[in-house]
Amino acid sequence: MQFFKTEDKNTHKCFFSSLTHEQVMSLKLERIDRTYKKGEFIFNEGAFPKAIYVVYRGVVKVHKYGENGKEQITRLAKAGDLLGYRSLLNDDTYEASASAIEQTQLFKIPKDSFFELIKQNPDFSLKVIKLLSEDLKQSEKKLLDMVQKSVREKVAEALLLLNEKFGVDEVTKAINSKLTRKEIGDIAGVTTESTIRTMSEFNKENIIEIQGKSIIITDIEKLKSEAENKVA
Amino acid sequence: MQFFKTEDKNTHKCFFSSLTHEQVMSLKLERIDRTYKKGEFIFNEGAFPKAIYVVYRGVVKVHKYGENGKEQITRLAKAGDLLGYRSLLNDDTYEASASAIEQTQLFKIPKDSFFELIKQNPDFSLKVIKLLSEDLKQSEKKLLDMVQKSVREKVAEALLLLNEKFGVDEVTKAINSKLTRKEIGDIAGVTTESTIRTMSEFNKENIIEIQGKSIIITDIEKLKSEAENKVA
DNA sequence: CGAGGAGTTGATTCCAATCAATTTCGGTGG
DNA sequence: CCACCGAAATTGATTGGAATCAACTCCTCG
Repeated sequence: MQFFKTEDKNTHKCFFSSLTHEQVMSLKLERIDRTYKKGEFIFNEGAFPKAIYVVYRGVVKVHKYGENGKEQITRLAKAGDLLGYRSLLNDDTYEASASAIEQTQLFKIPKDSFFELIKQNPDFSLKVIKLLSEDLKQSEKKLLDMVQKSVREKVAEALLLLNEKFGVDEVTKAINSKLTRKEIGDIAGVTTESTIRTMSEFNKENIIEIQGKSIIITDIEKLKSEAENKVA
Repeated sequence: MQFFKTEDKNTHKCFFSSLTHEQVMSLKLERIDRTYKKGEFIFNEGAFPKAIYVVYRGVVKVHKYGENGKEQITRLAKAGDLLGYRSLLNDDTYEASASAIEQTQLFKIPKDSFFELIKQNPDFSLKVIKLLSEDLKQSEKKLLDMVQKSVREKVAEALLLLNEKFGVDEVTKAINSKLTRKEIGDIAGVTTESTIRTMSEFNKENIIEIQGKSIIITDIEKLKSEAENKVA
């Protein structure tokens, strides 16, 4: 039943695993062969969703600009993750934009075919429900974090997220991401300067190691405890 | 099909309206006759959910304490709203606690009867999906607000929320809530003192009118524009 | 090799939290 | 009914953390 592979060991089992072969066929799954280049937009805030996307390869950021012009990254989607389904389910326009952080390939599932499936397959419905629930949980957790945590804690959180989403290089142990400092700050909800300052603190304290663009987490336990305003 | 009434005109159409009579019967809906008093807990963070609740009368706050001890109110549920379904759907323990803000009556729907319904009734599933989607949207919006908005904007948001959730007194036009300043601050994600200061600013600027505990929004348009960091 | 973007570091500002001191209010018992 | 107590509300003073502003270096790539 596996119709796409993920290279990432952390990926949860395939979202579509409950489907029968016919159902998968009925999906009219459309593979987007054009790869999105770094920076390219997949959809734009305000647009009307016509399909959902499944990330096949690469990493996508979902982001939004506040009225003050500051960008906030609300989510990172990696191989196996769904994209843009919230707005589609809600019959809303997109609340945020999605763009490729690195070279990305996607599948597209047309709206009607998605809804059809929900109506016909209770197990699939339940999966969608669980997915939404999980996202809601994450979002509410992040809400708390943003309000209550200090810059130091937020940056630690962000680094842990990168570690999870991008994984590390087998050899160098560096996080497999080429995010800029600004983008890391946009995830953490913090300015670029504060992000840099905090990261260089972590560097000095031997929690991470910075070599140019590459970031190596040398003491993940300490980083985790930094992320949870422990008095330590 | 209506098995509970809400007095609030703003309430959306009943969540269970897609059900047939038999399905409603199958719900084993259990009315909790004991009314929860102001301050009483309905469920506690960390507990294992066994049912979902439907607010029949009153207002409930869902809230959580950060590691620093500061409280954050993540949601207000009024008549017609569902409570505690996210954790139940996810098979998680509660992430937050719920307690009555004013005298509250509830219905209880047992876990298995809820899941049964999802499996058997595609329309109902779709409703749950929409509900989750809407909550997710709200949560993501609130996330942005919290990170990017100033105290003034956050307090304005909070007041608008109160207005929506509690409604106003027909005669006096005061918001029908007896929340303390601290609680308003906990909604806004702001200290009590800042909340008071901001509200008294709004008072001076004739955006709201404060008479002891009661708050009257005199210029809702202005308040709305305050909530959206307009340069105005 | 030049230009511009990314990264870094230091100085300054400012918003909101914290700390502190009163005042007001609502309930309760004498 | 009134005095009193504790909680809530209010106001002022101070502090502190992070944003902002500014200057500079270092890459990277055309």
